[in-house]
Amino acid sequence: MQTDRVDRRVRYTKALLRDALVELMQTQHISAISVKALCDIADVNRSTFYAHYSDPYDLLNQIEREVLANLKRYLDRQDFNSSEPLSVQILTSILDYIKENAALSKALLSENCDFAIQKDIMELAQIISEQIYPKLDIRTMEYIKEFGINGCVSVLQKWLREGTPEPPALLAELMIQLMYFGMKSFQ
Amino acid sequence: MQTDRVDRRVRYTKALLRDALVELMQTQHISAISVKALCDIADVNRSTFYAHYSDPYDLLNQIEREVLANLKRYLDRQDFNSSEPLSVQILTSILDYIKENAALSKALLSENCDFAIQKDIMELAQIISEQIYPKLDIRTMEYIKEFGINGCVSVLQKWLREGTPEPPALLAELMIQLMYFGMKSFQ
DNA sequence: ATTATAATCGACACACAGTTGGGTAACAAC
DNA sequence: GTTGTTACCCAACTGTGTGTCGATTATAAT
Repeated sequence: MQTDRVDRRVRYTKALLRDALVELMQTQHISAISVKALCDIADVNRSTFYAHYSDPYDLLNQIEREVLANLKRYLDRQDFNSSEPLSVQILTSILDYIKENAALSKALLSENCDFAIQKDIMELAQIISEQIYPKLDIRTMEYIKEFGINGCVSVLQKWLREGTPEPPALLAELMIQLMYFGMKSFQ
Repeated sequence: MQTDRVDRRVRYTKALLRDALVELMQTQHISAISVKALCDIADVNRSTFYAHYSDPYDLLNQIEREVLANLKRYLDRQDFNSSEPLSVQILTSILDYIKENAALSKALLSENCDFAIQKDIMELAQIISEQIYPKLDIRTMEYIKEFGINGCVSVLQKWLREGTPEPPALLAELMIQLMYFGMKSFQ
């Protein structure tokens, strides 16, 4: 590994700005966050912000890609012996990761986020659902995906909003049951 | 009915502003919508806006309350012979209404909306779910509600986004099946 | 036709957005 | 340690939206 490492000052400044954005996004929508507010919290000069990012969306974008890469690396380290495409086991791993990065996850999964990682999740779900329902009408499958993913995401949002009170494994089971077997299975 | 009717000019101006907001909210989040943009589209003087509303959120709020009142009146006109608390029949009626007010519904249900009627829907769901699951752990029930409502809302969003291609009754059945019996019931 | 008032217009101070040029200090490399 | 580089800060400037106000014009109600 050569020294393609960026200047320590740059890394520090970017980390400050990332933290500031995550902090602000706990309470505000990305479109309502000003460059000034960001720089005030990060204690960074406004010119410095523009030296690295074009606007807060740009910053958010970079954070998002970074997080996805991290999650991917994290999941690669686990090895799953699953028959199901989306097992309680895998989901629990993901929830572990989310819990460990709660503030960040909250920001990226909340309705305060625009591009919402949810687009990326959708692609993932595409692969999964094709395995489960090879012979279902396309339109219906799209709706099923939409329903399942957004249902799960909003369960996650609630969980994060309230400080992840339940253990990840419990929530994973609940989500799987809801997705696969519906409300009535709880009666 | 006395003449507690407001000045025709006022009604006209407010209608223009409501339409402008709905139009902008097809593509932008409420927090990104400026008073100027609103007035440009409505072709109304900016001072006039402030004469009626404190900010775009205020306008959105008033629209929301109005729509809920209309929906309520609409549903009262139908009479349902339902055993289920949320039947395909009732849901179809609601979807009919939504389809008839597509642009408006799209604005209010989308992620571009902040207070999201979804809070009101949650209260409604509270009543329904208490009837179905009288003896379920509170926490679990909260998650079930969250899952079902947001799953359904996102199905609606997709439906509206794509121009309500399916007939309301079909979508109503799909949603009920997903909520009550889950993905596996489609296999 | 008269009166009341809604809407417009122009102007104001203020705040945030982007951009620029110059000075300072921290960095990497040798 | 010295040196060349560059990230950061600071101050200034233009542009654009905000919220308010008083004067003027247009229009609804009677």
